[in-house]
Amino acid sequence: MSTKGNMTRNKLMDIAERRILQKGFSATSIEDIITEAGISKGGFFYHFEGKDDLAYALMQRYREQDAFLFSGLFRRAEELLDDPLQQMLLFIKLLAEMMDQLEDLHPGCLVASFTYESHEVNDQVKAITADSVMDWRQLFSDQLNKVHQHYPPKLDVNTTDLADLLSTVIEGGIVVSRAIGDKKLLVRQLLEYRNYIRLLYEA
Amino acid sequence: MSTKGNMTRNKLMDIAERRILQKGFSATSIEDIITEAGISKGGFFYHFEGKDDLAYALMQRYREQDAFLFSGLFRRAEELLDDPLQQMLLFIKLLAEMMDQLEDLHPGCLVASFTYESHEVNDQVKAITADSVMDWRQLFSDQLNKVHQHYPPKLDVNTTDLADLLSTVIEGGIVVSRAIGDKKLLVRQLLEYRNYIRLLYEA
DNA sequence: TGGTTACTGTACTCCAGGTTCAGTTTTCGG
DNA sequence: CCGAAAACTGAACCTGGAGTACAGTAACCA
Repeated sequence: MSTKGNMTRNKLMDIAERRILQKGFSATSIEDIITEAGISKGGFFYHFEGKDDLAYALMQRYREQDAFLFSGLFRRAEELLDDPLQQMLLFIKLLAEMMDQLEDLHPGCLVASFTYESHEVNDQVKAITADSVMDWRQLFSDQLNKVHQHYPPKLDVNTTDLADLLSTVIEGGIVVSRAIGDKKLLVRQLLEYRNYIRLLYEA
Repeated sequence: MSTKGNMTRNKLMDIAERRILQKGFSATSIEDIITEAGISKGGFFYHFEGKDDLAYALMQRYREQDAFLFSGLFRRAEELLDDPLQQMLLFIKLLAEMMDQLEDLHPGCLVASFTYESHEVNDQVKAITADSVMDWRQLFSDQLNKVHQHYPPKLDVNTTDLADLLSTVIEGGIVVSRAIGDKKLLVRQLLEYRNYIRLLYEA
């Protein structure tokens, strides 16, 4: 796992991810990446077949990391609390706290990057990007369904839309936060989402 | 205003905007644009000093169009209703209806495009992008402030964050909607935002 | 110690993209 | 209908990036 080759591969992916989030996919050149990594072009093509292959690998890793992160936070919430609504509210709070600890602006989200440059990536990358969003929907709506079964919502809502709203707030919060250079905006938006859930389900 | 030169300029901008929203800024080449416009390269550089100049002109126009659109919807809401809360709710509904009438996926938002490729555009473009978001904040929070004065919110919120949440839901809704190819998602997310406002302020 | 893994370095092709400019056509006011 | 200003054309220039090919080398590890 942590052979020399894997370390270099990960390093290349780290650099690529950061640059893509900053500059976009097509503006990120292989030249850029290998210069920062201190590796030769041949070295790059030893690890990846090309830019498309790199994009796919990045999205795949991103998806796994996200799933790990979110399910970790849910598990933590379940450890601490029994009530599904309180778990959900805590989950959002934990997520907001994580975002709060970033000293810089949120680096961005690969899903958004590839979505806004969808004509530049192949169908496999598009597909896994969509899968990633569907993962979030599944994860969030699973918890919201538990809430839904225990508490009558104040308004007629469905849990899929509510789940998507969290993805929406995260993606939108990143964009707006970066656009006006306000580090804490994303956190505040997450807490607005939390308010909405409270108003919907709390007695 | 509608001299031949202006018509060509607008045509170039229309094509550029559509392509940038689809493929991103740096992936959109001048070659692309002029081919579709049926004009020569020299012709392009007669109208714009370069790509940066084009980006700035696009963002400027976008900002004006947005302001026109949003304030138009607010005026319509004011014509039809007197109560500020009901006006706000109607505004969101009108906005959602507009989005609903798009037969395709939402084309995207230039603010998001330039934000995710901020390293590719100059400081002027970054500045006007931020200004555009601040316009939305101003416009939305003006109305929300009126609501706030008439109705006690159920939870402690500030109108700036609430205003930003609408921008967030729009930007995020576009991303998520496009990522999974669901045309109606953005509309549904806007109605979730509307729900939140209702729960916050309605008796 | 020797084979596999992980590279380096160079050299090359091909093409796309941004930019410039001298010259040509079109438009339109007088 | 003339001439200047506006609106282009077309070709050339240069850079840079994706990808290829491959021979040689160093590091790792069984």
